Amino acid sequence: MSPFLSPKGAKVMKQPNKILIMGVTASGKSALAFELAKTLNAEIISVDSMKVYKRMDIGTAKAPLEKRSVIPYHLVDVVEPSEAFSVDQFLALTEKAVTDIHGRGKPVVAVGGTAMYIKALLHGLFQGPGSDETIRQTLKNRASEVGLVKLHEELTQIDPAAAERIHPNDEKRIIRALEVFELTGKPISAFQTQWDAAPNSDWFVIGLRRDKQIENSRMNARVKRMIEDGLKEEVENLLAEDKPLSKQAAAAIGYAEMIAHLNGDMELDETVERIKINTRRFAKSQRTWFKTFPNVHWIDIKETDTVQTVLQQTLDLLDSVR
RNA sequence: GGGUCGGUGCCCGAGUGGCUAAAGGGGAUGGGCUGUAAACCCAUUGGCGCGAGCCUUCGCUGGUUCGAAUCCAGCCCGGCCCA
Repeated sequence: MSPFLSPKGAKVMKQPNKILIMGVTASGKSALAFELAKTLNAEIISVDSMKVYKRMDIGTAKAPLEKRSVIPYHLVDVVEPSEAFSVDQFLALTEKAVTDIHGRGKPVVAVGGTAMYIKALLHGLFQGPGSDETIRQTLKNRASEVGLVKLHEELTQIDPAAAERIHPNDEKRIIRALEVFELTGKPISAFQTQWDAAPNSDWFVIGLRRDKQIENSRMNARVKRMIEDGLKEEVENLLAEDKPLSKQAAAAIGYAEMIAHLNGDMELDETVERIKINTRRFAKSQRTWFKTFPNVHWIDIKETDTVQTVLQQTLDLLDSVR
């Protein structure tokens, strides 16, 4: 069924060469991506804000080295756990990786569940300044001194449109809006326009979903496995490193809770429970995002499905658009 | 057997005569999200109704009262102490 099995090579050219697989955590997207990449002779780009961190393997459910030696994986293990990482870096690295992979004449299979990265991939990011820690810190200090409401009022003065959109309690967004204004003299709302229209991207988006109960039990099983595989030891090792974990890395699900446990704040049982709960919440917000993405080709995975049958459905989908 | 503290909404927990469908937290659900996003923010959470509102709820049964989750009596269940 796959065009690559077809004797007529011409069809291969019409195959989408940028495929994005998304789904909630533990939905099985990584397994599918691997099989699909093998079948299409593609390379994989991870769309995941935590797999970028080196030595954070178990808790981020990173593909094992064996798989990564079969298929090239991009955007995995690209920064130190002590470093910050954010969407703009993700986008830049991804654009470069796509160019490189296509340069080798291979298709790209992107997989991941970091919704904002997906959004940025499909829509792009506004052309404006990045973050400025000094400004942020100053604004943060001011917020605790004069109150966040005051900052929100200031935002209303300089950028009524943004102030309207941003809730008075939403410190991060208020600060970012003020930061952009300080850096450019222009309101952030003047920049943020590229999400208004439909995405003008050539990604072929495939979404994986299952019955919510089943998704939940898969998450629980995964958390259990992470513990068995030594998540605690992994976190201990990370904490023993010379440089402390960056804010982002330390906030990762599985890590934040385990750090609290190692600090003596929680029993292990409770820690595991917290990880499960936070994983579920994470999935919930992923679903909320996914609902807003247009042009997603959803595959509803049944209990009787296997990686192979899901792969076949994926190939059929790809065929159908040729 | 005696004493004592307690039994509140899915869970924990405050409330100790009317302002109480009942604080707060957790969980769950829905939503938002453009450079920290696995972060962060908002809303809903007894039932019915668009709504004014109606009905049911604070272990059970009965009582006091214009009015009870709140006071009284009996009973059931749990913790602790004494036998």
